[in-house]
Amino acid sequence: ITGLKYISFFFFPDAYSYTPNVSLSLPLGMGNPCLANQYHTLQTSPVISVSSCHQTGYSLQNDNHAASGYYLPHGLRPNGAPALESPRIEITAYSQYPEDEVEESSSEDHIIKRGVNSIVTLTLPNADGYRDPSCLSPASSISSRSCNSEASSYESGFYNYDNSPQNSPWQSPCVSPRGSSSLLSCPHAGGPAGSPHHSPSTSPQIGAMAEEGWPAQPRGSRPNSPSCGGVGKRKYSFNGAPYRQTSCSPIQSPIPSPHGSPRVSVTDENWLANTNQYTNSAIVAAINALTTDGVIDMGEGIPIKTRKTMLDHSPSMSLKVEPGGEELGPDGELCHDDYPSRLALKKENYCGGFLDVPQHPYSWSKPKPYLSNVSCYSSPSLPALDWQLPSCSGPYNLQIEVQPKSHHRAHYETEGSRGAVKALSGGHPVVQLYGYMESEPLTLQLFIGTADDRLLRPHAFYQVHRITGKTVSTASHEVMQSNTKILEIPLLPENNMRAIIDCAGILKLRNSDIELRKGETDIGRKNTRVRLVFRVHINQPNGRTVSLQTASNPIECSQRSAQELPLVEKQSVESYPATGGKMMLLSGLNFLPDSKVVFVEKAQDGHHLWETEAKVDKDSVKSSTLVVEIPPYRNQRISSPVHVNFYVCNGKRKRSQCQRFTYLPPNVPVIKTEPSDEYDSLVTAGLSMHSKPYYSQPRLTPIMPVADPDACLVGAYPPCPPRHAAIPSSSPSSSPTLHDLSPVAYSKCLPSSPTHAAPPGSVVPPIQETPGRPNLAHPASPDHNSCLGMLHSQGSPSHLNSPGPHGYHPIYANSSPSSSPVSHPSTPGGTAESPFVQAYSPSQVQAAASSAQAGGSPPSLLPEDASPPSMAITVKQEPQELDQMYLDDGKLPETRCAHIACKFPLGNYLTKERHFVFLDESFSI
DNA sequence: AGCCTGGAATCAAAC
DNA sequence: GTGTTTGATTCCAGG
Repeated sequence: ITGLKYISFFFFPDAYSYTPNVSLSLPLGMGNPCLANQYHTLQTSPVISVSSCHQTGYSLQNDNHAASGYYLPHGLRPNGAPALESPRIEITAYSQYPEDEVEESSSEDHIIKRGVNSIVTLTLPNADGYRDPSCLSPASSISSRSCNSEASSYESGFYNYDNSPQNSPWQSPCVSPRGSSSLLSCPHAGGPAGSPHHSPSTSPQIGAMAEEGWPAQPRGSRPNSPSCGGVGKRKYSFNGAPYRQTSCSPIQSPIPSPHGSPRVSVTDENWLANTNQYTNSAIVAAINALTTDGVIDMGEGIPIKTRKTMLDHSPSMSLKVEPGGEELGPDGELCHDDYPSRLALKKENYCGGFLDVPQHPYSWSKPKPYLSNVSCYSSPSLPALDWQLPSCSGPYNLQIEVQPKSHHRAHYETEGSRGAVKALSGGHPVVQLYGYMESEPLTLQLFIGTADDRLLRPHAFYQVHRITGKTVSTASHEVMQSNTKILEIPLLPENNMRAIIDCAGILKLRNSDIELRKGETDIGRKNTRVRLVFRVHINQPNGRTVSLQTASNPIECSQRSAQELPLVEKQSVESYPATGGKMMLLSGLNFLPDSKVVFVEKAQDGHHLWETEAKVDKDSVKSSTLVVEIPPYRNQRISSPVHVNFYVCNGKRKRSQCQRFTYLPPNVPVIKTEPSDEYDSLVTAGLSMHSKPYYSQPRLTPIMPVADPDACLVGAYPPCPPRHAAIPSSSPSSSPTLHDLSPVAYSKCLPSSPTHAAPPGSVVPPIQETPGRPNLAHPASPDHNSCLGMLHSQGSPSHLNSPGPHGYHPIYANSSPSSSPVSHPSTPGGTAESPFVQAYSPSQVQAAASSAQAGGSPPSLLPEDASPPSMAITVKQEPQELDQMYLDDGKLPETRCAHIACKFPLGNYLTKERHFVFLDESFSI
């Protein structure tokens, strides 16, 4: 979207979802604090205008009322606007850009035209896999930049939207509405982090792409890495159609130019500096959010990393049988014989679904013949892999019962398998779908996702690897979707819809191969953390499909990193009075006698406000534990909680990700014994606003003072408690962001994934923030793994998730004990994972919350909740009316926030949704 | 024989 | 511009 001055999105909700038409205009780039902060600034300051009639994200929501609101951006709640038939996006090119670079025009025509062009020129076959079979180089990754430049999926999406209404339901609504309150814009704008979205300005234009993009380059004959494509330009091909890179090398220059914004790996050091570069991504993200549907466009567009999933939608999706065939199998592969019959059916369904999708006139990938005969899947398409889906919806709740270990050495293609990902306990990760009472088996999909601060998306440098053998008890088979390999595992009713993931290994692709892909902007260096992403698609009687997704805690896949970097999995104290002095026990890995613990506080702009080295009890240092004395805060007279970070440092570049710590006003009692107490205390602390919100960012038009992010923290109980008796031991990590975060929807589904706190660019140390904090209450909890989640790459703090398209920004809040409301002793299963929290981070809000886990489910305060979970938490529960009352009264003074926080049960209040609602309401005043 | 691993040598990019 | 360090990849070897 290079050079966009205005981007107008018109969403037309599908018939099922009713959404009001909202419009909002927001300047992108520095001008928009939200965007700038969260997404890194754009060089230019384009304005995105979105008129949306929102809608919807992924289908599921359509079925239930609550759902309808699910994808709506906060603030954009349905106001009665009539639903439109189809989405329409309008993009206005920014005049300031050179014409040649401005692909988009203000009018739809242009867009369409462009789309057409890309389509025309980009005739791509389906992506075979992550790399060209004949050439190891990654088969295209679509990267963010591509969105702009090469007929990115985004663009395609726009285009398609206009043309394919039917797809709309899938799209994410998060677009910011034009004209509407600016407040909303932030969140929306922020979005997607999905991958690639960086530069709106990316350079390579579509036109260029058309011309150069798909040259018939001979495939590389071999998988040797980088060389395959020749100098500088590596080709990647989909189905054997390699194309060269356009003038802009995929690896963009780090310079934040509007023209291409490469994803630069971000390290602690450089994160801030690069912040601006990513702003574009915000735009892209926004677009991305809008283009969820993608069925068609994906197929048509150029393989963009962001749109890898595009193939998903495309009829061309191919199921791969295994072993290995990197190539898309011929038709026959679609349904394997060896796959369980039930599964086979499922497969067919999928196929059917694809078939059901009207072919886009321009689609470049044509349905394979064999597909034509299959029909079963009612859903028109499945959500792209980079879409953010909830972990629960209605009665369904997809949870990771047993989290994978925080380290798993991935294997290269040149090596043999390094086995399946294991659980901390020595077993294997376990995933279970709760609330599904049908007798028909389902298919659980697994792919390797990112663990950085941006939105969850398929990881370009890692692929799931199917493990077979006598030690593997779980059936599985591979399917290629776009460039992402997906492992499909049966979820059988007889197994209580529970699957033991002992068949999934992780394959590392050479960085050089991937980075040379056209459009790939991510860099592989130090981008070694991944998450296992699980999805399940449940067909509903009405023909709709509910898609759920949950992601594991981060997994460090680098041999070296795993051996050398200190990892803080748990901390015994989450918050303490500013006086400090208390000893805090850190548990984790790779601690050394000379390890240092550094507390740091950064301002919103990233500069250091305070940094001090804490005293480490060297005598007690062990490889897995470290005792440190909490240093006194620089200001002993703080009136509200102050969030800082600390990290363990084993050397210059060997530092752990940042852990959160909260200094409380001296007079604030520290409660930690009971969950409820902790909760209150935490909440209180969190709610109080501080002058310097950790993660918060200014809003465009703040009506109220920026609340402390913490104030907005949302607690996190699993939104959807397991219907089954079993309580997940692990924290659910669901994708951080949902397509649509309507309060309602959220209330129902709390994201469980660890998230991080701040948006990149935000005050929070760019460094890594620990996603999931260890919950002391649950020592065994795997949560800590989340710490690994941070990636340095991409300029964003590691594991921080970038704000969702809607501006939601998940935050890792886990477990800090103190803060922790998180810790829930009551949680059964010692592995409670993590509480994590998602907060709305539209820019200003910080979030910090911890989540709860739990075992129980929080009481559902929202009326919408069709199925209120039973509350097993020991948090004091207030009348639900209270919740509503506050939300409705439109007043949201900080004090009130604090009050509410104290009153409400963690599970309910400390949820992303809640938080969101608050903001929404308050800002609406 | 092949799969898993753990280690470590070798390369190459960053510093 | 060069030496050092760090991270990525490839090899080896043993279970």
